[in-house]
Amino acid sequence: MAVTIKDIAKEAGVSKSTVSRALNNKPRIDEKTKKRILETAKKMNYRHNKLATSLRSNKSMVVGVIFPGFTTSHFYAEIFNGIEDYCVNEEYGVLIGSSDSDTEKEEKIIQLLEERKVDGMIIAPTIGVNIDYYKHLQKDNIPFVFIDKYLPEIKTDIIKVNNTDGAYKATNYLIEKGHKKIVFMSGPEYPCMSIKERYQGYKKAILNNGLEFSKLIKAEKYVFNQRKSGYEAMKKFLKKDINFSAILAVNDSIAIGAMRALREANIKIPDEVALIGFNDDDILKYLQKPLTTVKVPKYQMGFKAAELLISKIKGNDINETIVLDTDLVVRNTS
Amino acid sequence: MAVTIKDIAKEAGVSKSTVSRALNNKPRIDEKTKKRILETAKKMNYRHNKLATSLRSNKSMVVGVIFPGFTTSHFYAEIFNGIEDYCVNEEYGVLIGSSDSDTEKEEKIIQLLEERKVDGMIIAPTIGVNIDYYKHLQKDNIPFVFIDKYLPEIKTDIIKVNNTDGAYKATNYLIEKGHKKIVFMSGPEYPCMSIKERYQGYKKAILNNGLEFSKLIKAEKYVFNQRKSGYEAMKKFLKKDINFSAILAVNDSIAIGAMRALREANIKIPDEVALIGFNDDDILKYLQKPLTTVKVPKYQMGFKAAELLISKIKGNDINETIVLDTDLVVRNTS
DNA sequence: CCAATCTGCGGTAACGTTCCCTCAAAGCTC
DNA sequence: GAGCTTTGAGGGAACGTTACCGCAGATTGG
Repeated sequence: MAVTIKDIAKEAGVSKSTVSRALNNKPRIDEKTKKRILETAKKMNYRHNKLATSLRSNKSMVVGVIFPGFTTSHFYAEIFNGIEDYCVNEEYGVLIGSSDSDTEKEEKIIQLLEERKVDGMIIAPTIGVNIDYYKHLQKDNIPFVFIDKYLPEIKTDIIKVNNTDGAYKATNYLIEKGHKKIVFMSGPEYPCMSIKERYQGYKKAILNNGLEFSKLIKAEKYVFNQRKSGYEAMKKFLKKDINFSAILAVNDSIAIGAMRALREANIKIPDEVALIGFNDDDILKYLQKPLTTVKVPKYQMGFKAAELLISKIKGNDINETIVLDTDLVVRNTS
Repeated sequence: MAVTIKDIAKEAGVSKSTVSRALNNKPRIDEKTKKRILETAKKMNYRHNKLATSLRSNKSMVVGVIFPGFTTSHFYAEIFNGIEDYCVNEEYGVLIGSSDSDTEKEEKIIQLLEERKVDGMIIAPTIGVNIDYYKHLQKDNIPFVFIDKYLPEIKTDIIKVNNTDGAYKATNYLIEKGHKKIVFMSGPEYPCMSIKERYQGYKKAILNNGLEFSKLIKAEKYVFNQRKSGYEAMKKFLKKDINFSAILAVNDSIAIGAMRALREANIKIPDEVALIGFNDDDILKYLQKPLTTVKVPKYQMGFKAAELLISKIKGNDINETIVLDTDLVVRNTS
């Protein structure tokens, strides 16, 4: 059906080997024959079949990406941008799967990617996933990099952000502003390392200043739409009539949800309650009260992860944890 | 290196063919041998190599997706969700590329996907792209489906939304509310069919009611961040001191940008100016003034596109344009 | 000037599957 | 029980590449 190097070879009157040499810019070929071959290839509308190359050379030139999903916020979308930019530049394709933070889906996607022989993976893993899958990947020598989240049991490269420090800075800032009752808001969510770390940073600042770390609004179930869950958790929390003057939310989406609940309860931000988010979603600037937040270098995380992974694919036996810094961005809610 | 069916065959004392039959649930094999083979496969930690299968059977079980990008809004992210859900269920992988609405990038991605022998593609094409690439796909018998956007020159299946009707409904609603000076806001953006259609719907409603279709804020250049461009276009527009009482924005992101500019200019929404967006991004509900908009069934678009594409891959020679309906969602800005 | 190296190219075996053909043995029909 | 179909299995080609080996002829060096 499709035209192959064999067809070109016949047309140009040379052997397959020579055609391959011409197409792949290899040495040991006369410039003139090379030119002639490339021309006939173009004329015959030849398309390289990378499947065959992959099979032979044991390199698919595809990396797999597993994310919880793209819809809850721009967070992973921006990380993905960074990954894609680096990969496309290096001629890698990107095969993607959303886990929806569902361990079974994640396991299924790992298998799908492995069967398609991706050269490596970038993963934001879900806590609770069967770590045997990751151990298998290691045994099968398929490099992978964790991004944003990670599994403590699995030793591999990690690209993350200094969550503890970010939350510490934000909390300290609130304390300096005179707040005594600061609530950490985690919203209904599945467990993950980032949340834990952010909570630790918050707690550290609170304890350093001799304050009480106030009750956090805790997950009762696992929810996709974080804005909605933040909204509902805050509504519930307000009914309890607890005294507080500031909130540090674990991410922007939850903060936006909380903001809506506070607004509907006629609580003035920041006069009555200060609010700080996390991640610095682009949308924050467009809110009526632009949200104070902790900025996370999302694009860079993705870019660096891809860089690291492809370096590993190329044989560099690195094993490191890259921790990127955060910045407190003060806007109008604090 | 990795264990192959040959290894299993040796271990189980059968031939490669028999192993293949066992693994693929094919007939003409004894239940007992099948069971034995499956067990040894599991024991040996066998991983199917789909690359080899693809090469042999000429089916990669991968579909390619080309979108402008994921970051400007949730629009494509939600479409992608629909695509992925359908594809994963049908055992297809999803290879993705962002064009950033850059024709050269789009052409590069088409080639990348074609070389990886995807079985089909779902594309939101960029106007101005060299249509030869698409003609080649057709000549090479690689099915593809346009989604959201399309190229009039290329005859293929299209999944879209009734943009004209949506804009018509929104404009009519504004007219019924008594608005006489309604501005259509397209924001700085590259040309695309959806925008044209939405503008036509707007114009039709205006003309039907004997009004003047007021100047639209026009693109001066091509911009990634639509919120930002909407914001800046509106700031510029306000300086011109033109009389208007309502705006129909071509999408929610631009509307959100415009909203910010109006707010900063102390113009009350909806009292002084009514504002309607398009698409119904989830974020709208969380704005201080939840935005009136035209709801687009994004997830369904993606799901249907995948369904259609895979049906074509399986040999059904369909050629249709599916037009999904929109709904006007009235909130607090109109 | 003869051995050693280099250049340009061809032939063929992989890579891991599936598909097609063959073939013996068993089961069926009348 | 002779002819037919069905079942279970093996052998090898093929998918489109690349890797490796070989081999003339040209070039180099002491």
